Amino acid sequence: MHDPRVLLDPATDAVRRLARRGYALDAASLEKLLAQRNAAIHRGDEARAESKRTATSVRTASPDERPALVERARELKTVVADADVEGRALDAQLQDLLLGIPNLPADDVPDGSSDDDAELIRTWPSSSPPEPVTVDFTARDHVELGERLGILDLPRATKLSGPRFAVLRGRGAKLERALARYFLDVAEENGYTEFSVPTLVNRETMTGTGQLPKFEQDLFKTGVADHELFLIPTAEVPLTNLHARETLAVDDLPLAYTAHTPCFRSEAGSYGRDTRGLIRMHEFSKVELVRIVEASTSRQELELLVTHAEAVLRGLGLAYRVVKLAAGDMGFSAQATYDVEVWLPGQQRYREIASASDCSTFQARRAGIRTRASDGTRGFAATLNSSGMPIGRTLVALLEQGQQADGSVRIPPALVPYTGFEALEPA
RNA sequence: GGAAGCGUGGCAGAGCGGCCGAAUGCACUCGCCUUGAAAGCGAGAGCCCUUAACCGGGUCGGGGGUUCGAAUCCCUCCGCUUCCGCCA
Repeated sequence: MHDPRVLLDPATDAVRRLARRGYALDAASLEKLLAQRNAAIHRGDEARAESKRTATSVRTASPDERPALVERARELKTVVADADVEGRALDAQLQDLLLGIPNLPADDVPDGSSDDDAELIRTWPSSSPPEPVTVDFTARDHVELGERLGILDLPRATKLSGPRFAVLRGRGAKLERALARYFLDVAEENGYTEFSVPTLVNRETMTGTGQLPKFEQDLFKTGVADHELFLIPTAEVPLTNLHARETLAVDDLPLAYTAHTPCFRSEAGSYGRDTRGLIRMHEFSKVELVRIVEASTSRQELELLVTHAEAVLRGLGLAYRVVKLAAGDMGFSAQATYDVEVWLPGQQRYREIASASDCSTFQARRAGIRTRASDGTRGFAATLNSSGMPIGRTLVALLEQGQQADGSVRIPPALVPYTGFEALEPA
């Protein structure tokens, strides 16, 4: 959420910057609303001040003066009440407006609104398409591989829950567990503290990281009686909100947190896209990385964060590239985002596997994650998050990049200590 | 789910409906003292809103009510504790 005064400051250039991501800011109505709200608050405060003075004087007033004072106090009560009601209503309007405004794209973020507009940052290994994984036979995709290997059962998942769910079997299930453990271990080596967190969270928590109020249709929601809870779409939500409404000492920053959780996404509006395989699921498992940092360091922290995401792919020997997303293609809360895209031989193209975002102080303002410097200066933290990898999409890459002509799949050496096997063989 | 109790500043812990933003202790900051430190003495200090700033307002779990006036009385919600039931 934005500070309305900063947003309206001409130096911020908010209208132009928001237009870059396709959001039309009505600065005039915002300014008017803000002024009206402040006027109402001021009016209430003035009346309240007089009311307090009057009430105090009642006690010491002479019996003659007292009735007039009590009468005046009664009048003021309604003035205060009216101003409060108006101020609260206007403030609610202001909050609604502000909660719906996305973060300002950083100036170095490229123009555009699609993934075609992203800026290529680097490719690993440096050749592209990646030489080492360009197979000299017709590459199978992960669905065919997974079924032939007996580790993936999509029809039965559909029977249980519907489309966009997966069942992993045998070494497939074991591979999922191995990947999660490997990711968590790498995260720990990079300084992240592991958490186990709830995957059902309340409305306030979802609002803190920006999923609500605007994107409720993307979330699964539970409701028992009037007890409303949302299933997290990513562990970014609980991890970032751990420090909601807290003040953190700047000396304790940066905080680096990780968690392995299931993630739930309604995928509303993606009908017909990625219907095959494990790419786009209603439920998937992911290790997430979150950093809570001093605000002025957020961009350099993003550079660090994306290398942490890359680290696991390099460790697994999976070819990928990093792109900087265009202004109009970023998530609601981000001011800058790097996507990590892994090479999928089965599709002969790079597909998003991880997304590392710098949310500046945008989420921290919503969630109330404040900082205090040693000299007492107060401010808001910056929050960043990255996948540190999703298990399913990594499995896809592992199968497709690791496949051999005979349909078997090599397990990367780094993962063997976790799996206990070096290859997947057709059943 | 049933019963009882409790929610006050960073922590602990007082608080007759008005003199309470709130005693006291610890912790904290700045002085004095000291070669230095500790102790001692003195002063100060929370957070939020509004404001260019000053002023002003709010804040004793949240919300509502009674009253000229609420930390203090009433209602309600939330959270915590203990006991019972149920349960991974």
